[in-house]
Amino acid sequence: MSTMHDVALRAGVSLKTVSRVVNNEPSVSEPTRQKVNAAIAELGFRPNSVARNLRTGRIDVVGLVLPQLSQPYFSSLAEAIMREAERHGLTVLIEVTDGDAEAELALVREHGPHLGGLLMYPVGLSDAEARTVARIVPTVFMSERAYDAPVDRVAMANREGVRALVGHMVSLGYTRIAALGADHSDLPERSAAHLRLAGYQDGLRDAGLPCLPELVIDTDPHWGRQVGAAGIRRLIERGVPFDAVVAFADALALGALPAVREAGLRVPAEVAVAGFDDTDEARYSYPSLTSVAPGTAQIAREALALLNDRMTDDTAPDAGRLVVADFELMLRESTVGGMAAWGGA
Amino acid sequence: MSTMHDVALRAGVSLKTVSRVVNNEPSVSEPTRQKVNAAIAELGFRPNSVARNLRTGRIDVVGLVLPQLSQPYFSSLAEAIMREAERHGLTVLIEVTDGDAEAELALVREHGPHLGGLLMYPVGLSDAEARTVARIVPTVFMSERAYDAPVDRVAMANREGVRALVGHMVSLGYTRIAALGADHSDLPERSAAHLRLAGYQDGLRDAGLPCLPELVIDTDPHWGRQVGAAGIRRLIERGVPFDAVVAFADALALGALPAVREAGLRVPAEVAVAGFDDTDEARYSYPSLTSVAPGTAQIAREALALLNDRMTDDTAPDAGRLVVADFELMLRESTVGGMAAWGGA
DNA sequence: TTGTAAGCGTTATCAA
DNA sequence: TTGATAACGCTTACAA
Repeated sequence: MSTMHDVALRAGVSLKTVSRVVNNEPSVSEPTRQKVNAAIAELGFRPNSVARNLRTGRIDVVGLVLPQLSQPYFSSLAEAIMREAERHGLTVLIEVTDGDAEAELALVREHGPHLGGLLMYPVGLSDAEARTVARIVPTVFMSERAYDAPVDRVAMANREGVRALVGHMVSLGYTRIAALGADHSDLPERSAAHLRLAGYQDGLRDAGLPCLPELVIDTDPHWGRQVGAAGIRRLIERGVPFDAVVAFADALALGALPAVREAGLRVPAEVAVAGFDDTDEARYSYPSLTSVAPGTAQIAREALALLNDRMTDDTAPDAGRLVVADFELMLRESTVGGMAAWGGA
Repeated sequence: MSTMHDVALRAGVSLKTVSRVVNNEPSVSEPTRQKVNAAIAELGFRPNSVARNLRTGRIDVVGLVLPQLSQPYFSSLAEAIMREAERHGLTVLIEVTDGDAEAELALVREHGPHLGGLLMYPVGLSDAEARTVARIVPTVFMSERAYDAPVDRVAMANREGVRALVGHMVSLGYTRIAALGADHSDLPERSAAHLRLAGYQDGLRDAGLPCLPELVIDTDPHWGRQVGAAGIRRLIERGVPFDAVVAFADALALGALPAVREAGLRVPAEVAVAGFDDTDEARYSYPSLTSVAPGTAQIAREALALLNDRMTDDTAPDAGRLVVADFELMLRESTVGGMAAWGGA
C-alpha cells in the first residue's frame, strides 16, 4: 500500500498538502490539487483509516448490537442501518448477543471504548446498565421499552399500528376480534406487548366495541409460530367465538393460520388474521398475511441521525430523545381475501 | 480512556513493561506483573486496538462480503462466521453488495487493503477479478462456482446432497421425480444449478430409473417462490405425470407446495416435495419441508480455518484449496408425512 | 528482567 | 497557499 508520503514525493509537495487535498480542505490552489489528485490516482492511494482514527481520536466505526441476526426483522434492520451508515461515511460493526443480558454489557465494555458510536437493540439491560452503556460510548437504543437513562431511543409505532389494524378489521365487518400475544406482567422488557395491547384496546374503543377478556390471549414471551398456534387452539377449545385475530407478531399470526384451518375455519372468509412486523414470511405465506410494517428504513434513518448528532455535536441535549417511526398497514389476503397467494386467474 | 502510559506511571514501571504484561510476554517477574495488572484493573485500561494495528500492520478485522443479509441463508451464515471468528480472535466487518458485480470489486478495492482477510460470497466476479481480489487481500470464497484463480474456496455438497435426496424419495416408493430449478446454460455463475442437476441424475442412475427430460424443469435463475410455483404449474399444464418434486432451493419448493395443492394433489400422499438449504421457512412451512442442510456451521469453520491459515502462515500453498462441507438430510412432513406441522394428536 | 528510542500513517499546530 | 514538526497509543529493535 502506498502512503501519503509516497503521494507527496510523487506530486512534489509536502505531506500536509496531500492531507489537505485528501480531506478537501479549502486552502489549496487548483494546480496543486490537480497534481496531487493525479499522483493519488496513479499510485492507487487510499488513506489508511487506522492511522487516521488514531490521530483524530474519532472513529468512523459504529457498533450495531443485536440479539440475533438470523431473524428476518433483525437482518433487514441491519441491512437498512448499513445502507444509512454509508451515507454518513460510517462503517458498521455488527455484534450478536444471543439475547444474553450479560453479553450485552460485556460487549459494550469490551468494544465500546474503541467505537465511534453504538446502535443497540437491548434485551436484558437494566436502567442502571443502560446508563453505564451511554457513559461509555454515544448510544442510540432501538427498543420498545423506555429506559430511565439519558439515552436516545427510536421505537416503532406499536400502539398506533395495532390500533389502525383493529380499525381495518372493524371496517371489514369483523367484530369479535381476538388479541394474540398479550402480557399482563409489569415487566418493562414486555413493553412491546403492553403497547400493542393498549393499541388493541384503543382500536376497539374507537369502534365502540367492548374489550372482552376472553378474547385477549396471553402467550409465552417468545413470540414463535408454535406459541401462536397454541394460543388459538386454547381459544377454540374454550369455545370462545371469534371472527378475527390480531396477532402482536407475524410469527404468532403464521402459527395462528394453520390452527384456524385445523378448526375447519376459512381465512379470511370466516376468520381474518393479521400480524405485526411485515416480515418476508408474511408477504409470502399462504394466504399472504396482512401486517403492520414498522418503518424499518425510517428507524435506521432516525437512529443514525440521532447517533451522528451525538457523535459530532457536543451540544446534543443531555436528556434522551425519543423518535417513533411511522407505520404502514400492509393489506393482504389474510384480511381482504382475493386470489390465492400464487394464484393465476 | 486510560493509556499504557497512565498504567506505567501508576505501576511505577516503564511503558514497555506494561506492553509486556498486556501481551503476555514471558520475561516479566511475577511481582512486577502483579503490580501492572493491579494498575490495569484500577484504571480499567483496555489496549487501543487502533494504535496496535497501526503499529503491527496486522489487522484483526476480516471482511465478510455478502450479496444480501436479509435472506435466511446469508444471515445464518453470517452468524456462524461471526461466532467462529470470535474463536480466532477476529472481528467481522460485514459488507453487502446487493448482488452487484461492480460493487463487489469496488468494495474490495476500497476496504480490502485495510483488512486482515476477506471472506466473500461472490456473485458476479469473473476469473480475472477473482485473481485481483486475491492479490489485494488474503481471501476465501464461499461459492458453488469454481474460479480459475489461486483462491481457497468452501462449497456445499451440491451434487451429493441432491443425489441423497433423490435416493430418499426412491426409498419411499416415488418414481416419477421432477427436478425443479435446472439450468442448461454454460454460465459459470449457474454452477449450483448444474451441480444439483448432476446430483439429480446421479440419484436416478443409482436407482436404475431413467432421466426423463420432461421431468426436468428449467427455471429463472432467481430461485424464488413464484418461480417455483410457475415451474410446477407448467408441468401440470403439460399433463406430465409426476409423484415427487426435488427443488434445487427451499424457496422453489415453498412455491411448489401451493402449486401442487392448487391441482388438487395432496403432499406427500400424492406428491412428495423437498428443497435445498434447510432454511427456517422450510422447518416451519405447512407441511414442513424435507430439505438438504448444507452444513453452514462447518462452512463457517472451514472458511475461517483456511483464512486464518493464509493470514498467519506464509507457507500456505499457492494453489487454491477446495473444501466441500458435509450435508445432512432433514426429513420432514413433505416427504415422510406424519402429523400436520403444528398438529397435536 | 527492565528501559530507551524510534516509528507505524495520519492530522494538527504553527510558522513561513 | 504551503511546509516542517509534533503527536495519537502502541510494538519492536536494541541497550542497560
